[in-house]
Amino acid sequence: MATIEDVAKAAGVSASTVSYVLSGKRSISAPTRRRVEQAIATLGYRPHAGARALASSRTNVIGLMAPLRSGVDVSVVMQFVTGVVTRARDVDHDVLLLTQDDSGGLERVAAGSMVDAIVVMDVEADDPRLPVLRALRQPTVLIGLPHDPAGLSCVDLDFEAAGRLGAVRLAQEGHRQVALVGSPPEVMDRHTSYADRVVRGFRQGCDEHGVRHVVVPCEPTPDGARRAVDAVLADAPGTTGLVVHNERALPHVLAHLAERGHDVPGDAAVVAICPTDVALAQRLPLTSIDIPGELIGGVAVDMVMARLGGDQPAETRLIAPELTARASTAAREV
Amino acid sequence: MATIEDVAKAAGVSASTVSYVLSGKRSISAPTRRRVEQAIATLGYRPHAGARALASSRTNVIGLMAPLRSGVDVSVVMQFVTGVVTRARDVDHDVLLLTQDDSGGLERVAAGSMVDAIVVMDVEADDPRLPVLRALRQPTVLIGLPHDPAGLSCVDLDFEAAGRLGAVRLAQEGHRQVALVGSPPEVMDRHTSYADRVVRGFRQGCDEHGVRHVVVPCEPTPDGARRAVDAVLADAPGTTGLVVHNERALPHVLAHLAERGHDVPGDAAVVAICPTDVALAQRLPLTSIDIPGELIGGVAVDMVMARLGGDQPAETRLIAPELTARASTAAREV
DNA sequence: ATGAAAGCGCTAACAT
DNA sequence: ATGTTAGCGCTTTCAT
Repeated sequence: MATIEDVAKAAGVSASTVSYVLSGKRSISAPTRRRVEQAIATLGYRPHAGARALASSRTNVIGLMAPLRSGVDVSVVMQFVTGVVTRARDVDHDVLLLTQDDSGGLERVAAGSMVDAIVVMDVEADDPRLPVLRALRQPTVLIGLPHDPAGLSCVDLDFEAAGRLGAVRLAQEGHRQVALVGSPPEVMDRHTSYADRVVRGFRQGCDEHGVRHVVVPCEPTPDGARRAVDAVLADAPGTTGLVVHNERALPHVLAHLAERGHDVPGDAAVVAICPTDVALAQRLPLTSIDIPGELIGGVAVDMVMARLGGDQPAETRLIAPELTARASTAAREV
Repeated sequence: MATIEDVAKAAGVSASTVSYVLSGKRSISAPTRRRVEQAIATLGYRPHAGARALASSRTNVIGLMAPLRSGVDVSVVMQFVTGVVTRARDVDHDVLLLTQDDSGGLERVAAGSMVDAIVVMDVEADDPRLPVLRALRQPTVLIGLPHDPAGLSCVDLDFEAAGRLGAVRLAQEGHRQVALVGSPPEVMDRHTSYADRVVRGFRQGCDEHGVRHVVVPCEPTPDGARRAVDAVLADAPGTTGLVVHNERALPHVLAHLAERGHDVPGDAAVVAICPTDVALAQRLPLTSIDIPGELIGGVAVDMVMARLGGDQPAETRLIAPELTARASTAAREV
């Protein structure tokens, strides 16, 4: 492998000049720059990442903790991951992937100076990783919103507003009894940030509009969906509207409604909180509130880079939800 | 951050002794080892990854190029990724995530010495990355099987055998006219390694058993599945058995069969080639040939690590497919 | 506008 | 069994 010294020699300059050509941190005369670039090209020179990190304390790598816990939909996770990786490349960074949800991994990559910054997904209300993250010298962004985000930057869809929006929409369309078919029980039990927030927003929206409601968690399986739908119909027989926040259960919920003879949207309106492509891949195109994973992943990178640059304070950004009406809802005749 | 020098001082030894305690590359007396470990613990010392990489030419990072592109089922991809990351951690490595459309990514991380080894997923028959990979000094393992794997190690499910196995099973159960509902058209068109091989094996299996057959690609949408099923039933009305190799289309294929009044397995038997959890998450548990993604990902890491150690030659490993009979097939009455 | 030189923190000969 | 020392390949003062 060619080193910076080889390049310098070939271009008839010093190593530091090559370094400055590469970094742009000082002005270089046009002819010099040209010779250096020429030399770099012909030698196929690439700076050694480790040497660079050692000398500059910058790795140009972002750590991404994407735990693949049970109950979370991997395809949704991947949209966030894609957003992070894509935006990271835009700002000349690579991504180191951590999938274990232990704080050991965080400390290893952070204290070992493997990464410049860290993005953490799948945050819980009282996430045990928070104290660890607060202690790191690398800036951190959470995708999600814990109880106490003090000192940490956060970004996410405003899931509370999304839950409320779903409820309010159903209320406005004339439904008086609705249900939230939510995340799998284990996700709820962990108090995964987004699950908690959707429930809270949904309840508030219903209460504000005097709409009766029930909330049921839902296993992402055919049987789980059957049980959830049956539970709703048993506990609250007058239910005519559903907010479903569970990508994998969605097809089964729809299938079971059909099986029980409930027409959508005639007998039961459905508002899905899910990525748009999921809403469009169902048996009928669903009215939905998009989860813009790629966007959010990209914003997470922007935020973390901003904090890397200056000494910006931590900040929380919640993306406003947007509802797109499709074939699974319709104004109710009175 | 504490350095190795700090630790050495605290333990009353030289830096190299600390290094050797950490690496185990020479024997250390029990008392010395204890003092060093004590110092490491109290100082919270972590070796600087860059410094280590610079001095040792080892990063303890594996590069993983994973597809985040259209047509591939991300949940299947994630199983492979999980296998890679999990096994990598077992052998004390981290994973740097590269995406397919990051064309220069391989050269960047390889020439920049960011990774010790590379695992590449979603390989095409004539993958344009092959020449690049052959030129790298880091060992590489492909998950998939290109036309000409010369010089590169490969590991994958034996998809050709899987395609054949599906066909043969249907033949043995008495079907005389069968169909393969395959990968999405764009995956076929790219000649993605696994798609090609399934088709080839399926055809061979049918031919060997004198079974008539058709092959249709299938968009992973409700409409796509409808079109695929309709095409099969139009072109080959006597079709009674289906091999489906398309995770996302699977539920829609089953739904459309039901809609057209075809009972499974009575009127149409279905053998799915997909991860077992996908086969079990359908409306009825499917007879399936498992795609053991985690296993294969782990094996990929083992292979690449083996090549890192010694100077093993490149090798190709194909995992034999196994069919598990469930509710979607049944011996045919004659 | 460019060069010289001092590290960055570690590993691995080479000593003893 | 342990210490000494020469780099690994960069970045970045400090000079000029």
